[in-house]
Amino acid sequence: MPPPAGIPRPTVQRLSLYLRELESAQHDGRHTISSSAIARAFGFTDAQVRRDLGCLGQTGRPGVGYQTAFLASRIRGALSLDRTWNLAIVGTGKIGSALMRYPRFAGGGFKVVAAFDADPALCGQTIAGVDVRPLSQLAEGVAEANVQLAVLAVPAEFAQAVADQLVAAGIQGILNFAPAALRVDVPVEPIDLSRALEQLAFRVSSEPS
Amino acid sequence: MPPPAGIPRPTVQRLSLYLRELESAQHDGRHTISSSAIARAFGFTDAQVRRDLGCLGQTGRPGVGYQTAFLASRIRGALSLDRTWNLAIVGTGKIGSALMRYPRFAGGGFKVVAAFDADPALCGQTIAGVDVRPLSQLAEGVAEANVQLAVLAVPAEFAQAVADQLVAAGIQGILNFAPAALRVDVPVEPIDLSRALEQLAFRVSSEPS
DNA sequence: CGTTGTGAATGTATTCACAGCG
DNA sequence: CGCTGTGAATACATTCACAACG
Repeated sequence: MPPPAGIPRPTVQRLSLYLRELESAQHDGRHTISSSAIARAFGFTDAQVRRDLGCLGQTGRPGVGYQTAFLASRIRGALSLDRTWNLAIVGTGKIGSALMRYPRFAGGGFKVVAAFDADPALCGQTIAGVDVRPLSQLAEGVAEANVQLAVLAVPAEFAQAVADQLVAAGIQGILNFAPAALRVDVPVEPIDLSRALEQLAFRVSSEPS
Repeated sequence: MPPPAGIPRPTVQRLSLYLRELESAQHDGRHTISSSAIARAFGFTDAQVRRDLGCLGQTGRPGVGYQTAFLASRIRGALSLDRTWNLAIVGTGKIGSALMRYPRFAGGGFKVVAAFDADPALCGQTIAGVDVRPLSQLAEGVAEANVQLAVLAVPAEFAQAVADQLVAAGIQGILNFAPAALRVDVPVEPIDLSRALEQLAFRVSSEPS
C-alpha cells in the first residue's frame, strides 16, 4: 500500500517525532493521548499536531483524544515503516563503523545487512555481525542481500562517484553523511554535521538570551 | 559584531552550503561566481540564491557576479564563523569518539577542547589529543577550557539530565545526537538519525520514480 | 465538559519578472 | 549583453477560532 504522497515535508518530519512519543506513551501504559499532550512534549501547538494528524484521515475521538496503539500504527503505515528496510553501510571508517553498532538501526524496521569499504585494510573484518566487503563487490552484494537503502559515509571527494555506483546497483535511497551535494535520481537525505554546527553558532550569536 | 538576526532559518541553512561552494571555487582559483552557478551546484534557483544573499546587503556586481573571497567572508561574518568555537564532546561512546576524530571539526573554526563520559571505564583515555574526564568534573572542565558549545552523544534516557548540567555549567548551545526533545533555554540543534532514515523511507515509497 | 477536525485568516518562503547597472 | 537586486505574485505552512461530537 503506497502511502498518501500528499503529506507536506515538515509534517512528515513531525510525524516521526509523534511516533516516538506514542511509543513512549504506549510503553507507559497510556492507551489514549490528546493533541495538546503530544504538542507539549515538543513545544508545538495543539493545532499543529491536529493539522498534521489530519493528513492520516479521521483518527481521534472528540473529548477523548487519540488511541496510542492505533495512531502509532497509522503513522507507521503512512511513513512506510510497517515493513523492513535493508541497509548497506558504505564507508566503514570512524562514522560508518559507529553507525553499524548504533542500536537504533537494529531495533526498528531498519536492518544493516551489508557493508563496503574501498580500503582493503578495512575489508574482511566483521562489525556487529556484518562482513565488510570491498567496494568492487558492491553490485553483487546489494543484489544478494536485497539492499534498498544506503548509508554513505565516505570522504566528500568520493561521495558522488560512489553514489553513482549505488544507484547503478539498484539502491533506492541514500542517507548521505558526506558534506557534498549529490546529483542522483533517487531520494537523498543529508546529515550534515558542519551545517548543523554552523546553524547552532548562528543561533547562539543571534538569539536573545 | 552581532550578526543581523533577521535572516530566516532556511536561508541560514543554505548560506552554509553556499559558503562551502565558495571555498571550493576559491580553491579552484575562481575569483568570481554567479548566482546561477551557485544555484546549479545544489539544484536551487538563481533567484533563491540572490534573495538569500540579499540578506547580507549589497555584495554582487551586475554583469559580473560575486567576488568569491569577499562573499565568503561576508557569510562567515553573518553566521558568526569569523571566530573560534570551543566544543565539548559529552558521551564518548561509539558516536562521540568518532566525532572527536572527525577532521572537519579540527579544520574550521570549531575546536574540540574537552570530553566527558559517565562511564569510568572510558575516562582517562586520550582521543584525538583530548583527555576524557568523568562527568562529575563537567562544570570545572567547561570553565577551564572556556567551552561554548556541547555535542551531546549520550543515551536518550540521560539526555535531559545531562543537558541540564550543561546549561548550569554555562554552555551556550547544544548539538544533540540523542533521539530526545530537550527542554532547555539555550539553542539546541538536533541530529536525528532515526528521523532522517524515516524521512528517507517515506520519500522512497512515495516519490514517483 | 474536553477534545477533535477544519474553514478562514495570518504569516512565511519561494518564484516571477524586470528595471537598472557595469 | 549578462547578471544583480527587488517589488509583486504565488505557493506553502501555521495559527486562530469555532462548530460538532462523545
